[in-house]
Amino acid sequence: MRYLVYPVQGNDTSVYKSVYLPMTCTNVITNLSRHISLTKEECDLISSKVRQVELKRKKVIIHEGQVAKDVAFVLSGCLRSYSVDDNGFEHILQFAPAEWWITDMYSFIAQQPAYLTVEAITDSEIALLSRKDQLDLFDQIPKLERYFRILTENSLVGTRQRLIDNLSLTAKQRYENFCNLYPSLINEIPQKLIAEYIGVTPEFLSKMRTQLLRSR
Amino acid sequence: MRYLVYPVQGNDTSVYKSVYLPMTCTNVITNLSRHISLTKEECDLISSKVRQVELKRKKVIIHEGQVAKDVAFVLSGCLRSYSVDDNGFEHILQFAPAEWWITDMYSFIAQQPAYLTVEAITDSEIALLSRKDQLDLFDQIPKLERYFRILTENSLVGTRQRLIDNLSLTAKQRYENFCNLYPSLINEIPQKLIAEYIGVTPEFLSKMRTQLLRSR
DNA sequence: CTGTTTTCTTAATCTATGTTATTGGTTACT
DNA sequence: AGTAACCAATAACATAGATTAAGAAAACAG
Repeated sequence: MRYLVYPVQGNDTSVYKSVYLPMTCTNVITNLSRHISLTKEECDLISSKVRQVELKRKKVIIHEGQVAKDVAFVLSGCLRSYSVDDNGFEHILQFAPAEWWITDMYSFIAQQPAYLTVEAITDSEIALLSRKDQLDLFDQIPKLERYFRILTENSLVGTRQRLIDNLSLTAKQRYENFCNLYPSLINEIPQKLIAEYIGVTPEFLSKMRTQLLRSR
Repeated sequence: MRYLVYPVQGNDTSVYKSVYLPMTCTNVITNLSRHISLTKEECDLISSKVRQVELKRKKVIIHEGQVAKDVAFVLSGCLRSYSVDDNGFEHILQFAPAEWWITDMYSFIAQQPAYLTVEAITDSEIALLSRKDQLDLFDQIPKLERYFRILTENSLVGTRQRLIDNLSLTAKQRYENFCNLYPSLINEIPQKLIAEYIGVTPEFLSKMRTQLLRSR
């Protein structure tokens, strides 16, 4: 399975929760505990640094051109990161359903202006951790650094793999990749956004889908 | 200038040196000194860890599937990193003319099996630094860590920008981008490789080039 | 609940890029 | 030097995917 490049993001175990259902929020600690063992004190310390926030649909948390102060963990709902090209077209780099992390990784790490915008696709609840608090936590809980280091490495590999895929795969294959990586999103977000992610027009995605349906 | 994303790699100052000319090798220390100030002792320490190697054309230094032990600094000649897709087509991720660094960044950092192959395009001279020696140097010369951290961040941004470019630009624009990023390579490496980099067939690149020539 | 906006589908047409094949020119091998 | 292997150019033809347009369905806001 070439596409499970985000092991610590729990995309294999999580089930997308529609915003129309009552939300049962996983919190950051529960997710972290699945990957590293934490004492009660460490959990409390992390909790004290994390700010829980409710986000309305279309609300932006990372703005292009500004430094990304925070990395966000999605408790419920779904966010996306994208860049806008010179013709005004948006290109989606990543989706983040429940239990995924999202930010402009470069901006967050280097504390340089972001190239990306990060925005809620649906009403969502997220947990925010600032770069400063993150670095403080690394000092006090060294094993956390490993967790985030792997997260960053996966982000690097994921981006690189998508570049290679865009150079070598057809639109249909890229759509299948999307379905494997984000199974929970297929029927939950506008197709328009899926088209933006795989790099085709919404019209062409619609055509592909009817072809895929008929061939079954 | 959106494309100068490798500031510490000196691509703006370096001139590609043909392998047919006598080689005047810049060494690693000279390059590092341009970005951070080093004492005599620190220079000697770094020199003691760096192994200078001559590479014949087509010689591979990082093998897909094996852990990338080293990061390479190109003294003369040119290398490339690429991945091979399921149909046997090669896709070039990066070129490294003189004064650029190259490796499978993910494999090198995470010490996991590489997805990429790194190979000499022309007879080259390179300087190799192992991951272990690099980490030792970080302990003894902390400012080196900053230098390599920025290198890694630029690799992240560069890959991401290429992904966005492949989603939003035409082949002609991507060729122009290549020319800006690697001006020294345009007439020095086979066009076939340039085509692989920008993601078109060699035939189509040839067609584009005659169009560009006629339009001037 | 209703009018407005957004999204999805379908179809006709168009275009950028791929494919295949041929030719001639370089470079490498012995 | 001679042959093999590779590389660039060109052209005719093929196709994946874009564009445009229009109507239907869904989602949203007041």
